[in-house]
Amino acid sequence: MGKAERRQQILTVARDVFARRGYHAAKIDDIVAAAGIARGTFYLYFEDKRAIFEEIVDRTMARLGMVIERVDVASPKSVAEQVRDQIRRIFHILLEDRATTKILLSDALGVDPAFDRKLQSFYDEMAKQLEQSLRDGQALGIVRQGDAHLMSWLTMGALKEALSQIVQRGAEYDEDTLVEGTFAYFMGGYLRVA
Amino acid sequence: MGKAERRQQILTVARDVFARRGYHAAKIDDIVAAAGIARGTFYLYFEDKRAIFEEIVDRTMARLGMVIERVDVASPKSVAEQVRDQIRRIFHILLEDRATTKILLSDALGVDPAFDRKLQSFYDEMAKQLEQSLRDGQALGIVRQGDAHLMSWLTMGALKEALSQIVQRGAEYDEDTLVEGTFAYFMGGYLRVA
DNA sequence: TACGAAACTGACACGAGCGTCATCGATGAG
DNA sequence: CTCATCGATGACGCTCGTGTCAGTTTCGTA
Repeated sequence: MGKAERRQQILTVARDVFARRGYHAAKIDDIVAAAGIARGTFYLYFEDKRAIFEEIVDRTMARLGMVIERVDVASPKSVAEQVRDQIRRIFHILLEDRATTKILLSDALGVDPAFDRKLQSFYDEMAKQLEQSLRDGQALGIVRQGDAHLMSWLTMGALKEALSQIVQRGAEYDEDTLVEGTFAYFMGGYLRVA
Repeated sequence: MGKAERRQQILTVARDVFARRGYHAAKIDDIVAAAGIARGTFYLYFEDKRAIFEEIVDRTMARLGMVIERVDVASPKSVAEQVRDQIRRIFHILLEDRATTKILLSDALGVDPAFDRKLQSFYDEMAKQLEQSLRDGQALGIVRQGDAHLMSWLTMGALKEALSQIVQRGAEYDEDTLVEGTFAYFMGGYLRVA
């Protein structure tokens, strides 16, 4: 097995171990046992546990970063369609590899202070983009007036929770239902009373 | 100092230590140092680290459980007013003691498998109540049709995230603004496009 | 087939943090 | 003043998981 494949193999089994046990409960021994290699071999490919975990999370953050696009009012696609697509892309990419998503959403917290900051920055970045989009929308009258900052966090939280639930309890949820349900929620909330 | 006060004192400083460092990074030595007691004394009052942590989280879960009420259609208060009050109560009780809220929302995950299940059950219980309220509302036409299960998780996620953000970065957010913003979000979403 | 390089191995030494317990000191009853 | 009780102490032993490294195997090349 070439160096690259071995490295990739370790990454893959480590991802599964982290997803199953969580960061702190996952031992290097669990990873090497699952990979069928000796303890020492692991350290030929990765600095330490923290390093391999970070690489796994980084990859997903990068992939996720790729699919986030600002809404473009000048686009031929309607704003609604763009928002719907955005939701679809996010769900799609995160449900593709559920193990890593589970790690990102529930194990990456509390690893260590530096990692917490990194994660926070990542979400901040997303929230900032969303907030700006909301402000743009407000200026154009296509987004309800109100605290855009709060709205962006509420939105992110809603998405994170839905994903967490699906991923944490291997629930099968049809992706289209999910996208439509979430879109409707963002569109119109749910209360119909004065 | 009497036994009860000592116990309470240890609980209080432990709460602060857990909130500052997170569960795994918090060492018994940090707690006893902060409390100004010897290592052995800690074990006179608590079984172990896990036990004191659990007690802290249990208390908050109990307090939170107290303020959750089913919406009553027959009540003289309007449904909207009841929902608004519910949101207000939740924010109020959780922003009263931010250290514990931070623990509940971000440190209680990944402590150990049993604890994760407990936390999950707690949120499940809340989500189930909310979901039932939504279904009742749908039957009465005061809640938009759609996947009530999904809606309940999206709603819980939105609340959790808003609280997380405030609590994690000691941000000062006016409680009324928060309640109104969140209520408006649940009422009407934010998009105003076809 | 022989040899050097590269990959792999796992026993080991080490440190961190935990829970214990023999002992200490303060308090108050007799 | 004496002794018993009880909370408090902190050094100690132990466990667990980590990262290392001297030695072994495999691989590619001549």
